[in-house]
Amino acid sequence: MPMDTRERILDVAERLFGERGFPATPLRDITTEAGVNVASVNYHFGSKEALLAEVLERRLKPINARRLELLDAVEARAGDGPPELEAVIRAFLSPPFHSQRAWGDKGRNFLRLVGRIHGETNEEFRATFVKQFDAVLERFTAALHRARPELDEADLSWRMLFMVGSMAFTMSWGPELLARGRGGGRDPEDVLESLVLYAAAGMAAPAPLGVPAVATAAR
Amino acid sequence: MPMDTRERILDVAERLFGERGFPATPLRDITTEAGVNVASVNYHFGSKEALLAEVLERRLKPINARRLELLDAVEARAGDGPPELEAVIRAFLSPPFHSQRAWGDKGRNFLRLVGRIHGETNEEFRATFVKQFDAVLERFTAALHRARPELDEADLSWRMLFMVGSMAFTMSWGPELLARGRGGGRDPEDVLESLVLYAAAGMAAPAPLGVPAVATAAR
DNA sequence: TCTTCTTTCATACGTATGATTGAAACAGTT
DNA sequence: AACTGTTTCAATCATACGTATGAAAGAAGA
Repeated sequence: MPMDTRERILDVAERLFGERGFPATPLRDITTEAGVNVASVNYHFGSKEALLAEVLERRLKPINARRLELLDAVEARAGDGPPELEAVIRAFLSPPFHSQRAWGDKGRNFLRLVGRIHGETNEEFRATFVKQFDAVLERFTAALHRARPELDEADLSWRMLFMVGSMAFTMSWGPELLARGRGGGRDPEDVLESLVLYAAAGMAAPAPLGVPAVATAAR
Repeated sequence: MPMDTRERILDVAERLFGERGFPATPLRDITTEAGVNVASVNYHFGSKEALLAEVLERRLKPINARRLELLDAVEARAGDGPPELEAVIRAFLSPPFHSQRAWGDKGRNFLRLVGRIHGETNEEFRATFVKQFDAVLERFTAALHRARPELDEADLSWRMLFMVGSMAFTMSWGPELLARGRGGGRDPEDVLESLVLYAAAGMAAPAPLGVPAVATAAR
């Protein structure tokens, strides 16, 4: 089966990067498994890093687009009033879980990769990665701010961080949890549901006492 | 300043592993910066991987010990009744935040390293790493089970994963959030408090509907 | 068929890596 | 001082890596 070389490289790279991590995956392993020549990576992508960027972008772009789309719908539904907290959170969390039959053999590896990518690679690369994300975060932060006006910016930022952390961790360790027999027979849909409930409850938690906005600036 | 060679290697390794990641950090960079010979790593630790293991263990052991200690206290206080949810969570989350002036220059790098570790090492190594953690998770899962008996094992496992994810993410990205001006003037203590509240609320969320224990086994 | 552009390939390059070695320096004991 | 075990060192090894090269094969059009 010849198939498109580019695509095959991307698929294998996605899987191997997800399984072993980016720096720990030699190009040669990718090309061998894809049945193509070593040189083809540099021919088609330019460098190993550029390959990673492409792997990420291929999946991330539609995911983030979908997020914004869902958020649009939620906000439209809310009209002038505050959007529903749980709906906002679901708009953020569900696309990666649904993308590409998320926990199927393919998407699952991508999720692991995304879960990992947050900690990996050098500073500059992360910057590129975060950038795609930044616009999305901005919009969701604003939406959450309307949903929970009593929380200040800083608090919201932290809670977003908590939420993204749960998500990323679930993506990378979820499969392992399932494999170990823990985690019951949950499928992705169930897990997503749990995560949404958990995050929504967390977001709805009362603002921490004694830390009103700028109170700590004195320190 | 001569100082102990072992210790110096450990300190530098902790920082560089945290900054650049494990596979991306050459032994030579560590030894150069520590002002020791390349061979000393293999002499004192045996291998690069063994060095990483030592770096982790050095900090993780006291942290986990402290966790169990705090949990003991919480359970003792509860007597025969269920332990207080928030206290259990605090027992789990606070030690890493307090260890080694966590956000000081030293501890911060270790925390970043922990955040990364799951993406950068091979399967077998992670197993060793997770093992240290397993006993702790076991005990805390049990405690949470008593605190929230209406949640089944699987649900608790997932929520623990969510919580650990928030924690790990906060550790590795928190500093960046602060550096970027987001996140207000919070200090570690405030962040810990936010996280505890968030996690406690998440844990206290109602069990997901339509997913009662074994219900999904039919799939 | 000839020409041109794209893609694939085997192979090589230069370098960086983790590990090893054997000798030297050191420290403690007798 | 002489002996002994430990620690450090410069130098070396074999290998693995990302990337480059230049030739071959393929595809498309005239």
